Order: sequence, then C-alpha cells, then structure tokens
Amino acid sequence: MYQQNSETGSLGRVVKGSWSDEEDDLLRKCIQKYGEGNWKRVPERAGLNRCRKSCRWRWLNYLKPSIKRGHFNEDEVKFIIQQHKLLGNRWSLIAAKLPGRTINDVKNYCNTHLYKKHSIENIPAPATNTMTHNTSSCVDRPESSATIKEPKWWENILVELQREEKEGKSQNCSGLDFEQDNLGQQDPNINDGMDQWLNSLKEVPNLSYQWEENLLDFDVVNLWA
DNA sequence: AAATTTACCAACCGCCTGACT
DNA sequence: TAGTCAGGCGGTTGGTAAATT
Repeated sequence: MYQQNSETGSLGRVVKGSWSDEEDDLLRKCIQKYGEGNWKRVPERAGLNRCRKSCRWRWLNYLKPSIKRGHFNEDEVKFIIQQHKLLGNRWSLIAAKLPGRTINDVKNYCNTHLYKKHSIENIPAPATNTMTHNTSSCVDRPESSATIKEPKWWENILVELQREEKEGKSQNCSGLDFEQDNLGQQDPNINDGMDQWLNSLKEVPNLSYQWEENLLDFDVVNLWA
C-alpha cells in the first residue's frame, strides 16, 4: 500500500495539477482550525494528497482571505516598476510592500509586462517570460487577454518613468536609483551592498504602509534617519 | 470554420537558509 | 560541528483561452 510521509499527506500518492473546489475547501477548513504554519502536517490534517509546498502555495496565493483580486491599478504598477528597478527580482520584498498582492502576482506581472517592454523601454528584463495580470483560480478565470490588452495604460507608465528618469525628475525613486547605480558601477560587491541595504529596510517598522500613505513619496533617504 | 499562434495564468521544481538536534 | 528538516523564494513549465491567419 501507499506509505505515509510528510510530503504527501494521508497516502503516498501525490496529486498534482489544478486544485478542485473540494480540495480548496479542505485546505481552508484545515487552516481555519489549526492556523497557518506547520505545513508538514497540513496535508495529513486536511486529508489532502498534496505535498506541503503545494498546500502552502495554494493558501498563500489564492485562499488566504487578505489576498486582493483583480487588476493592478496604476499606482501599484508604478510602484512595482520602481521597486523592480531598485530590488531586481526580489519578488517577495516587492510583494510585501503591496498589501494583498502575492509574490506570484507580482512576479508574473513583472515577467510579462516588463519583459515585453524591455526591448523598447530599456528596462532590465526579468528572467522569465510569464505574467500574472490578475489572480484567479484555475477554474474561474475572469480576465481575458483581450481585456488586458485594451488600455495598455501600463505602457504609458513605463514611458513616463523613463522620461522622468532621463530628465532627472523622478523624485520618488531618484534617490533609489542613485543608490543602486552607484553600487552597480563602483562597488564590485554589489550584492553584498544590496543585501545590507535590504536588511536595513526590514528594520523600518512603518515601511509597509508608507506606500499606502503616498506611493510616490517613498524616499529611501528617510529610511536611514 | 478550422488551424495555428500568441498570451496568460496556475502550479510545480529545485535550491537556499535558518532552526533544531 | 554536522546533519536533518521545514519554510521560503525565484525560475520555469504546461494547459488553456483568445487572437490571428
């Protein structure tokens, strides 16, 4: 028979692929009962033949009540672009500053939109070629590509940001660019510098809501104060 | 109308890190 | 100190709907 182990839940056979409504329900009830964490035991507790990572991923990216659905608005896109320029592919850090948005959302969004515009707008291309424009389950898929294509307002944002940068007008992230550019050009240990800097960001208690107060007033210089 | 291509998103994989023993 | 394990992250892939030919 199947052997029980921590990765597979009650049976040794791991289920892969799309999550069914029933599985979602089981996982949701399990988390409600036992709370988040201890993912090793979640498959067993929930009665799911999913690996712990799959359970965790499903909860964090789709089932968690705080997740914000739907399109990224202009402010969010602008913020993502700025942060991506600053932080690179550190999706978790970027997503952490966007309340309700998941790492997967941000990552997919950047990967598609920024990558597509890379050749035109000279924006550093992410490593992959996928995107998440909205968060929807595998069953319910409300946004069509046609819907997404129509406005293309995000392209305008990219153009605007680039223009502002050239003109030296980008107040909100000029400081950030300065830090990064200098590190990149002069400091061979750029990653070490960035890591140090990022660690310091974690120490700032109100960073997470600063962008909510005023996205474009995000100023790294003040973080050091 | 059918076939093909493109675009998008959900999901998985593999690696890294930190905690624990 | 080394080994193990769980959590977390970034990269990548596969399936499907939409658009195009």
